[in-house]
Amino acid sequence: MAENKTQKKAGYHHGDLRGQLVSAARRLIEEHGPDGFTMSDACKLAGVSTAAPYRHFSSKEDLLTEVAKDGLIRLRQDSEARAQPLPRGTVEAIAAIGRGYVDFAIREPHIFRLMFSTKSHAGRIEELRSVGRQSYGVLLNEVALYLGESEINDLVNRTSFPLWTHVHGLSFLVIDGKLDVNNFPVDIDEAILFATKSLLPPKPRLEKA
Amino acid sequence: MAENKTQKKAGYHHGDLRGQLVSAARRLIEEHGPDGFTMSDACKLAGVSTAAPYRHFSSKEDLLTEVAKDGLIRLRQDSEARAQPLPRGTVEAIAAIGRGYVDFAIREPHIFRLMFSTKSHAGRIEELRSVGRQSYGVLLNEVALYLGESEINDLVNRTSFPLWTHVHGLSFLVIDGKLDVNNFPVDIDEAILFATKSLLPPKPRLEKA
DNA sequence: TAACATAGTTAGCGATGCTTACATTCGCGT
DNA sequence: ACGCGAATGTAAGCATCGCTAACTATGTTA
Repeated sequence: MAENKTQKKAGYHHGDLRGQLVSAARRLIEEHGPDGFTMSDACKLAGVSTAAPYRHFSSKEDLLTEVAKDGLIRLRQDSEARAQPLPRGTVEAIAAIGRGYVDFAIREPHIFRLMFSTKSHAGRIEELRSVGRQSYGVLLNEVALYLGESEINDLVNRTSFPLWTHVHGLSFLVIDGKLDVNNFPVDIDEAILFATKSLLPPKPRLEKA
Repeated sequence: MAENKTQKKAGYHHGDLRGQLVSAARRLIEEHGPDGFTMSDACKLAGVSTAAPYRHFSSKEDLLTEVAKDGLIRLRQDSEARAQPLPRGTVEAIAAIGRGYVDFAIREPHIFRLMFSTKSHAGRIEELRSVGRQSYGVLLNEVALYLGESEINDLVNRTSFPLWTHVHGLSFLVIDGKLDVNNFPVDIDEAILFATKSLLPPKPRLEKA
C-alpha cells in the first residue's frame, strides 16, 4: 500500500489534509464511482473525522471539482510526456497524444467522466474549462508544428478539433464497454493512427523556415 | 402540453401505467438529470401512488433501463428517418445519420448519457447492448451501400467504426458544453461532413452489379 | 506566556427516497 | 352475479449522508 506524498501522519494536525482528501477522493471515486463516493469514506481513508473536510472544502461538490481539476492537470502532463520523446510535429506524435488521452480514460474512467461533466461542479465550471483548455493546448501545439504554423490560428483549431472529437468518442466507447472483444476487436492504436492520418491534411512543405 | 399516447386517465385502473411511467421518467430525467430523478416524482406525474410502479418494475434501476432502451430504439428510428429521403449509400446519407445522432444527444442529453452508461442497468447490460447494436446497424447498412458491399463484413465494420466514434465524441463534447460559441464556433454539420469525408475511403467503382 | 488563528473532534439534526407489508378496488371470465 | 387475480393505495421502515454547532487541541506570534 503506497503511502501518499506529504504524509506526515503526525497527531492532531495533519500536514496536508486538503491534498490527502483529494487523492483519497480520487481513489474512492475510481473504486465506487462518483455516486458511491461519500464524504465519510474519504474521511476514513484520510484518517480524520467527518467534519474535518469542511475546513478545506465548502461542500462535497467543491471537493469533487478539485478532483476533476487535478485530473485535467494530470491529463495534460500525460499528454506532454507522450509527445516529448517522439519527433515533433509528426503524425506519430499527434497520435501519441491521442493514445495518452484514451489511456487516461481507461485508467481512470470515473475520474475521466467527472472531468468532462458539467454537473457536480457548481459555480466553478469556467475554472475547469480553463484548465481543460490547457490540456487541449498540448494537442494544438503539436498540430501547429505539424502544419508548420507558428501560432494557434484558425487552421490549427479546425484541424485539431476533429482529432479531439475522435479520441474523446473513442474514450467513452471504451470505458462504457461498447468495444467488447467479441463484436469489436478494435486495436486502439490502429484506430487512433488511422483516424489521425485520415483527419490530418497532408503535411505541407515547410515554407516558413 | 401534448397529452401522452395511450392516455386513458380513467379511474383506478390506469390502462398503461408501465408505458406512462417510462415516458414520465423520460421527461423528468431530461428535466432534472438522472440523479435528480425520483420514483415519487414519476408517480406524481403519472398520477399514482409511490408503490404502484413496483407492480411493473422490479426497481428504480429497472425503470431506468427501460428508459434507456426506449431511447436506443428511438435513436434508431431517428437515424433511419434521416437517411431515408437521401440518395442511399452516399456521403450525405451517412453524414445525415451522424447528424441525427448528435441531434438526439442535443435534444435529450441526459437520456443520451443514460443510454450509453453501464451503471444503473444492473443485469440488463447485454439486453441494452443488443438494442444498441440495432441502432448502430443503421450506419453499418448505409456504409455497406456506400462501399458496394452486399453484407456487413469486416471492411464495413472497420470503415464504420471511426465514424461512430467521431459523432459519439462530438455528441459528448456538445452536451458537456465544451463547444461554447466563443472558443469553438463549431458548425456541427460542417464538422460531421468533413470527418465523414475524411474517414471514408474513396467511393469504389461498382463492380458487383 | 498570553492571546489568537487554525485545524480537527464529537454528536447529531434533518431530509431524502427506495422499498415493502398489507389493505383495497377494479376488470374479467365463468 | 360473483369471485379471483391483477392493479393500485396507504403507511411506514429504515438506511444513508451531507452538513453544522459547539468544543478541544495545536501552532504561531507579540
